[in-house]
Amino acid sequence: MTVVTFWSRRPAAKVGSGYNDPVNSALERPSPRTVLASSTLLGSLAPEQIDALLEHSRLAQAGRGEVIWMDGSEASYLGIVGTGFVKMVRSSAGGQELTAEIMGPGQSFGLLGAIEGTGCPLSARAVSAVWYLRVPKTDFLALYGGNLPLRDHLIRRTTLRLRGAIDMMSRMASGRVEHRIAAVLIQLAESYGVEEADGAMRLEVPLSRQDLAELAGTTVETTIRITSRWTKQGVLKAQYRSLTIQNLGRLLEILGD
Amino acid sequence: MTVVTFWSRRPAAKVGSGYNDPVNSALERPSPRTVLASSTLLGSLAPEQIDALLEHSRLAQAGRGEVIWMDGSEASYLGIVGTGFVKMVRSSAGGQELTAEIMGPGQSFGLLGAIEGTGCPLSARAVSAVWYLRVPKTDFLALYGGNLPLRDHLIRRTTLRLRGAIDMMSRMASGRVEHRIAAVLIQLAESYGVEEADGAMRLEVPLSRQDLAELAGTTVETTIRITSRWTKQGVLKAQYRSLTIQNLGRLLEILGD
DNA sequence: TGCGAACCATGACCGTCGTCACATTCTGGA
DNA sequence: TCCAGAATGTGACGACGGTCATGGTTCGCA
Repeated sequence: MTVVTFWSRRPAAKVGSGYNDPVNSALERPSPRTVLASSTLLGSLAPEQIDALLEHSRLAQAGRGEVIWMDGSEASYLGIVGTGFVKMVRSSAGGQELTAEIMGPGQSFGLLGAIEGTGCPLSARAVSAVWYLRVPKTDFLALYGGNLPLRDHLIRRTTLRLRGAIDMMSRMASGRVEHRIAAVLIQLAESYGVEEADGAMRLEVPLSRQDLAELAGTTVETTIRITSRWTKQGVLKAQYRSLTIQNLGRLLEILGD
Repeated sequence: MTVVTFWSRRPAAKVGSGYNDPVNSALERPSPRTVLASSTLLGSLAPEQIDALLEHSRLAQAGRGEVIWMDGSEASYLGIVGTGFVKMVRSSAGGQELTAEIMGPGQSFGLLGAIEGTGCPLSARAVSAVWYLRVPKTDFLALYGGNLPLRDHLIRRTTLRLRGAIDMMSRMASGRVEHRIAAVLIQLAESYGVEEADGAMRLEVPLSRQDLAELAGTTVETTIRITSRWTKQGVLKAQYRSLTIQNLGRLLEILGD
């Protein structure tokens, strides 16, 4: 699971529709079938069901920072990430943004909105350049109606998300920003950490300090202060839009106080 | 729904096992059948299913502050509130407590733990003197397995809870304690507000300032300061373990900033 | 290679709110 | 009726962290 939950205090970053031209993106376009097969939710369907879904599904792309859909709006499809990363954002009154989850390859987004008729409660925004598959709601619902295992999978998934949200909140319970950032980093490491040669954990999500701040519910400045301090202490290697955890144990200590 | 979500900063209040003798409680003991019939989750089952559930279900009571079960522990039953109120609490490292939900008459608690094998992620604690029905997990699961409408109901309920949790978090997004308390009060009013003769909204949950603080994720002192100020301004009538909202519009204004 | 924009970094200032300390009011039970 | 303990209230103080201001660094693109 990838429930990395919290809020932010800053006005929304400007929408990047095209400011990082996706056409020239270095990422290769995956095939729709590959994306669907890699999906944790739909990857294990029967071949004929996959074919049925693929018929109306279309691959799409988004550049870094680009909005895939706004919250409240009635998206007619759900998305499955092929390559890159998408963040699910809740913008509240006052222009603040709350990043609720970060979805990586193989993960699907927009499910809540798809199952109920209602619009998705979260906006989707690309963290990096993204290729994703648009699966029409109607096709998905047709499949979902008569598919008990899929239903059960979904119940489990939703309860896990709820549990994760509660869990994260409790870890965020301390008002200390330092704790919250530590909690976010640990969560990210669990989901997207890749072991380096020297034993460090690199996060394969290209997060800026601003992104991290939105996840931890604080400001860029404070986030920078803390990550810089940790870098000096050898806990973290904070580079340009990139984070590597060098001392996970220390982060856990900080959490426990 | 009753998702009133947040955290606290204070060590757990002392466990009140019996300090408010439940035997002498003014509340009358309801009949198990009444409780089950009033349940939003199970109230609409077929008569024979109700009978089956009642066979092994037992009524239980808890005094104000008493712990019904600890989180993590393997509860063998789920609870349905008959009279009184129960809060679902997550205690995190450092002795802080996070009140995630407040459940009133007709609402069930411990579902997440019942459906998956795992223990419930939240502790249950009585806010006031409570009568509740203990429905054995095994009986519930037997019913649940072959009951599609129940399953669907549960999916909807869980997605609603998730949605509510996200919603609450975004309303809490502002760091201002004042906003958080306003958000909590509004949420409580939606669920448990009763219209008074003079148009004010009395919360039928007997919450102390400490309880309110745990819901808003702050300290008693700050909570008292704010509620006192609001009382002077005529927004709120804050009495002993009792809250009445006199100017809901003003609270909404505070939320919107 | 150079330019502009985003990103990272650091310092100063100050409001909010947590902490401690103590006074006052309310309540339930003996 | 009285009393202990809980609940409410208020003040002082200081730290955490948000805000503003300013400058250095990295990246993408021409």
